[in-house]
Amino acid sequence: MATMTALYPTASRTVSPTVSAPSVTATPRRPRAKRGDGDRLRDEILAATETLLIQTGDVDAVSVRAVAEVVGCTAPAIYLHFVDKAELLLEVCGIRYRQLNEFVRTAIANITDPVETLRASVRAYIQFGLEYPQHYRVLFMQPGLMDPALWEALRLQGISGIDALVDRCSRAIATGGMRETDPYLMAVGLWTMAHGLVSLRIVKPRFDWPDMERTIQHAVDTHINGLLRP
Amino acid sequence: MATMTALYPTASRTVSPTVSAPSVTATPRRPRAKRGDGDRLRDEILAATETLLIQTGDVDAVSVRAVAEVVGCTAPAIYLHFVDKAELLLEVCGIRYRQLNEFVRTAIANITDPVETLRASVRAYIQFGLEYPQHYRVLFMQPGLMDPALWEALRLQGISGIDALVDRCSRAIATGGMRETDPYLMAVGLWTMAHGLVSLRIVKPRFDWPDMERTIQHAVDTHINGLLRP
DNA sequence: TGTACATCAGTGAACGCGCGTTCACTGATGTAC
DNA sequence: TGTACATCAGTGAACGCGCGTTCACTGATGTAC
Repeated sequence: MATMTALYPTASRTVSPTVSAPSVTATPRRPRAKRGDGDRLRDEILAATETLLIQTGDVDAVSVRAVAEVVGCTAPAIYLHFVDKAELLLEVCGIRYRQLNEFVRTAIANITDPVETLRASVRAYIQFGLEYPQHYRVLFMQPGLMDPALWEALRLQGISGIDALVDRCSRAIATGGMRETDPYLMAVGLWTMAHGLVSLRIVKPRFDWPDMERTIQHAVDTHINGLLRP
Repeated sequence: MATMTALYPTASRTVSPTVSAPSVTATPRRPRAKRGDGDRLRDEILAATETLLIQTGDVDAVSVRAVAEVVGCTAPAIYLHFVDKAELLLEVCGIRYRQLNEFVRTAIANITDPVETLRASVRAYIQFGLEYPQHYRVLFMQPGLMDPALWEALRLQGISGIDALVDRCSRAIATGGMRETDPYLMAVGLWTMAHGLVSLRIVKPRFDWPDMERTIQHAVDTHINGLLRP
């Protein structure tokens, strides 16, 4: 696997010195939490996992040991706060998923026109994906994670992005200006289009991309144009 | 990692009995190749890697040892034919990449109308991706592999898909019926759209997808409609 | 026609590594008497 | 106000595992004399 990673130097598997161990001789230990502050380490673990995810850009590179090193505790200490590694990663990504939905909601808050709402929400989705590529990757570019347990849990919390998008599509259809009349099919189409741009950009950074703002605009506008009645 | 895999049972890490070891007691050994037949094992290794890639659906699950077991030889024997694991995987995926381009070429062979050529080529790309999801994943959904060495090598061989697509876009623009006049931007838009559908379908199989033929048609037609002058 | 010998196509055992996780423990902290 | 004690928040060492890769070897196969 070392060879595979070396093939294409996206990220180092070792933790950067600035984060892990400023001292050369020994890893600095964080002070033990006070009696009631048991949850403080939990938060620090979540933050460290987040940091590692961003730094390495690869879930597989985030090991329990690496997280522990960043936090400044030992690996077993993590198991005092999470039943296993999967729960830890799920928690980290769930946080970011909620943030994605919130980001889109905020972006369209002041828009009234249904078609423009659609356009803005897709643009916001793409923007968020490109801003947090590592989280986007965990959420939407890897099998397993977020599927299907957490996904369902988030849907029940009423913050599922696709449900909200279907809703927005329905409103756009109601204006009478759209070719397609099935809001679900329309939502899936918009989602896959946005996902294609984000994910391909993330996975092929060395591809000769045109200016990104122009690329996003062309992709989104072309799709929206195609949805509108001629 | 075992826990992570168990979270979402896409594929078993162990080789299915029908392929690996029909006998209960011992792994059957393939007969040693004759003097001049040294390359026979090479082909068998490539085929076995392909098989494992499809069975497990995960490059990381394809270990040198697993390949050896399927072939019926020992792990070190693989190093007689490939310098390392990366070269082996690169070879396997390169074969499939050439096949993808060939598949698209064949699909549009008898079409004369430039816009319909565009439509058909994108549809063929999506179709291929959904038919060989594991290879598509290796080629376009994982960082590192195919980047940038092999990609460049294939481009030089004149079989790069994006180059051909840009060419087809130019022809479509030449008809005078398109809104966009930059063939490269247009090609990237079409590619990302197709990629979005294929990759999201692969990575989220449990999502409540509409009928796939209908989904493909809607996505492709919407995009093409959006490209055409109103 | 027989035999010594180079070579080809592998094998078997082992290397060091990092992984997730478990288990027995420790030492500071707060609390009850 | 002092002290025994339960508990909380961890530690340190070790487990078994699978990985990519290396190295010394072996035994069948073809060839030269």
